[in-house]
Amino acid sequence: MGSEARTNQDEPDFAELLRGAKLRVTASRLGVLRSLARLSHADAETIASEVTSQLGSVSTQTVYSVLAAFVEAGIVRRIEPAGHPALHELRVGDNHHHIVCRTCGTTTDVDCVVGKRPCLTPSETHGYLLDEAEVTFWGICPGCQERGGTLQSRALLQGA
Amino acid sequence: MGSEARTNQDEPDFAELLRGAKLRVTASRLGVLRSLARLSHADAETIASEVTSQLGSVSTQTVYSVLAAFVEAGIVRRIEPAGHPALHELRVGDNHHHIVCRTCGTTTDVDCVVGKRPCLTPSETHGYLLDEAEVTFWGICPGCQERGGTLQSRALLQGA
DNA sequence: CAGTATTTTAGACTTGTTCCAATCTTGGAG
DNA sequence: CTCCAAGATTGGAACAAGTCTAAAATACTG
Ligand SMILES: [Mn+2]
Ligand SMILES: [Mn+2]
Ligand SMILES: [Zn+2]
Ligand SMILES: [Zn+2]
Repeated sequence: MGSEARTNQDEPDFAELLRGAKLRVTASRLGVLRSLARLSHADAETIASEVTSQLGSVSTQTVYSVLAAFVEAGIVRRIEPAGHPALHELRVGDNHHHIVCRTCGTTTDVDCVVGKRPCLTPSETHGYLLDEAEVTFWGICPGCQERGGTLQSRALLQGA
Repeated sequence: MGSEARTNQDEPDFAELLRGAKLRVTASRLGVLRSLARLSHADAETIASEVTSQLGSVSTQTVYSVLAAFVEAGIVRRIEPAGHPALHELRVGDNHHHIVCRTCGTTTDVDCVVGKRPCLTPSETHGYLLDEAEVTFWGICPGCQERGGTLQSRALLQGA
């Protein structure tokens, strides 16, 4: 033991993931990957502050460019639920779907029964060459249901 | 004939539609409705310029507030395909879906076999109370397929 | 047809994101 | 190791889409 290269048990080998994707290994990139492993469905700003708390600092622009590189390389998935900033996650390649809370925006994964895209085909493609069927379920999350039964909270809902 | 109230054959009675939705009848609102009848899936700016060409002028802000009122009243549907400004359409209440072109953004309706929301339910709701399953199909439209077969166009695709 | 509630408007502002050119870092060649 | 070119990071400006404001204009009610 002692002086051998320490492979941190806690986390998958992100450096290797990067190399595999032909991306240079940098502190910012490892930081973003570590953040994504903790936070599921995170927006750029949240990631930036998480990385900052790990490394001392990152610029927002770096986070944006790192995320763009990751999405391009296929190691991160980006979703853009209507009315929310883009969210990012490490879970790629399984074509899963999402449930988004109308009240608080919390986003939860739902497995896709099919598992590979496009998991659904419309009756009529209108000549399009389809590669993906993106499904977003909208509703109220358990937490918001509790707070949400009363008229009081309906007012709150409207106000916010 | 002659002096009786002229009900324009060409277009449905938008004034009536507005009154039915308890909304005041104004020139801007009629203009937006007329525009939406022509343009399917239009963004605020496109609508603004269409209304301007009809009435001489409208402010962008008016278009935004008119659209917000319409969506709130349920006479207009808004969709927000990832990476595009919000689109608006008159076709409401049938829970239809959309195909969006990855290259040019053209958006086409697809009928929903079920017709009322939520037309789909995930295997596991995670406690959410669901009211809608939004389905967006992504692919390449016929036009872009033509332009798109060659390497030349793959470069173009990457550039734009 | 007057009065009030609602709508329209210009303009400032916010949020999320991209572009830029200068500076720093990484991984590979020597 | 050490050096260097390709690639990554940065602050700052710029951008796109949309929201907020408070004042002026207009639509419906009585
Ligand atoms: Mn997910
Ligand atoms: Mn439609
Ligand atoms: Zn919620
Ligand atoms: Zn197209």
